Amino acid sequence: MKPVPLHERIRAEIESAIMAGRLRPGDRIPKETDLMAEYGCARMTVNKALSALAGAGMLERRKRAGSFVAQPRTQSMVLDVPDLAAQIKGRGQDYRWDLVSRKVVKADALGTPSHVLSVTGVHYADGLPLAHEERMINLALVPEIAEADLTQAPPGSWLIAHVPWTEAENRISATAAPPAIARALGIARGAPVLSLERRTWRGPDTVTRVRQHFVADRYELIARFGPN
Amino acid sequence: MKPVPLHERIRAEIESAIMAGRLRPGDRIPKETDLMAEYGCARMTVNKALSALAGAGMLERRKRAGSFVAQPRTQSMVLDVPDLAAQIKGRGQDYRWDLVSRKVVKADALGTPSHVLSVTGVHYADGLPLAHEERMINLALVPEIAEADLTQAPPGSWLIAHVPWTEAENRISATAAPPAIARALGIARGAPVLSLERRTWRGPDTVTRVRQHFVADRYELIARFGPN
DNA sequence: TGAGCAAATATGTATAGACATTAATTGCGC
DNA sequence: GCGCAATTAATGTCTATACATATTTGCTCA
Repeated sequence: MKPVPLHERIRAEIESAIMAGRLRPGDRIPKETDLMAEYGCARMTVNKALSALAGAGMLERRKRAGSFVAQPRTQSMVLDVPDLAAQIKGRGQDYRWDLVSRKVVKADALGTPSHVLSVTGVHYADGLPLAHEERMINLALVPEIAEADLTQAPPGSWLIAHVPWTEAENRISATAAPPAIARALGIARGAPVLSLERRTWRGPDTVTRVRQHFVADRYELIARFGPN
Repeated sequence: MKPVPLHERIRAEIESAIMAGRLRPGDRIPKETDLMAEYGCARMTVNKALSALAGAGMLERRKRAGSFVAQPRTQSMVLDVPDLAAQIKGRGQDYRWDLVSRKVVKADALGTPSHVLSVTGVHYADGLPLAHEERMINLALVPEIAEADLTQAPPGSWLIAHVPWTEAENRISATAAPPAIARALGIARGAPVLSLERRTWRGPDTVTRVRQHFVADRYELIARFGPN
């Protein structure tokens, strides 16, 4: 068997009481000294369990007042924006990346002259075009990518493994495929595509900006909330 | 001023080193006893900082081996799935809900006979159709909604305020508008729409399941990661 | 009545030490 | 050399205690 640490057991029992609705938002949970007596352990052990729950946003703790089940989670879901190559391979499909163009352009965004690597290509799953990608990469922040071989693997896979970022924004929309992209994906002009535009920053600087257009019926994004 | 706790300071310093790229994925960070000496504190204090980082997925810790900066596996973003009515009003636009149909149907999902409230309607922003919605609500779990007036406010707004859930899944895709929905939204048949299908559960039971179709160029979903 | 202050209380932070667990490393025997 | 067992170095858990800090409660006095 596996010995579950006590603090983990305490955490799990309270968490499941909240999940099952036995404890409702706003409810007060027993104070540390009570739980300490209930489980026959030291206060630090209970504290570790409750701190973890507070850190995960499930409890709100106020000195002198007690610990309460946290209020309305602003319906926020977790969207795993994956590395396409890894995701497709993970599904057991055959993945291929086709580099269409790669060039260095000079950009003068914000008055700071800098070089940008511009990459365009197509992602294939099981031989069928899945997504068209246009990406700009800030060479000032990521000079090493100039050396990377982008004919074999897409820049996203390289970036995810090599470059940290502090902030990211994704805009998800549906659009009618523009002619050039429709042609690259082998679909009708004006057919619906799922568009994902992502920008990532490190501090104040943009690291990369990518626009992906997915063939509508071959891809969906999934966002979840809850145990998993 | 506010005195920042020591464990928090340690956590922040390591976190920012990772964010700034001074520590890269796979790098080993000093062992607890070293940090303990560096900061002149007890090991539990260092441990608390490192445990928090591990809990947040920024470190991976292995006994006997040490603590390492985690490989960014999938980039998880936070998608705020909004209550449409609140979101549109929040943008200063005029919101209107048009109930198209409302009926109780008998469903025998999983062999458990139960009643389901089926609701269809259209969301308008500033007088223009924004989204078509079809929703099923489990009356066994949410009997009170049978009394609610769904001609004035959409069921989503009522549910968000009255019903807790433990788990939710959103599937986001682009589709060509089916004729009936195209007509309701006043767009061309086959025009692209952004489709959002959401199911929410309480424990093992489905609370509600909704399919929303957004007019492509009037709506986008935004998912973020980072300070904000 | 009400304003302000003091006490009580629950959580927050930190320590020093003990023992458990895990896995990399070393070294022994063959 | 090779395989396996013993060692050892790292994190994981837990205790008992101490003092800090925030906030509610209630008391006192104008």
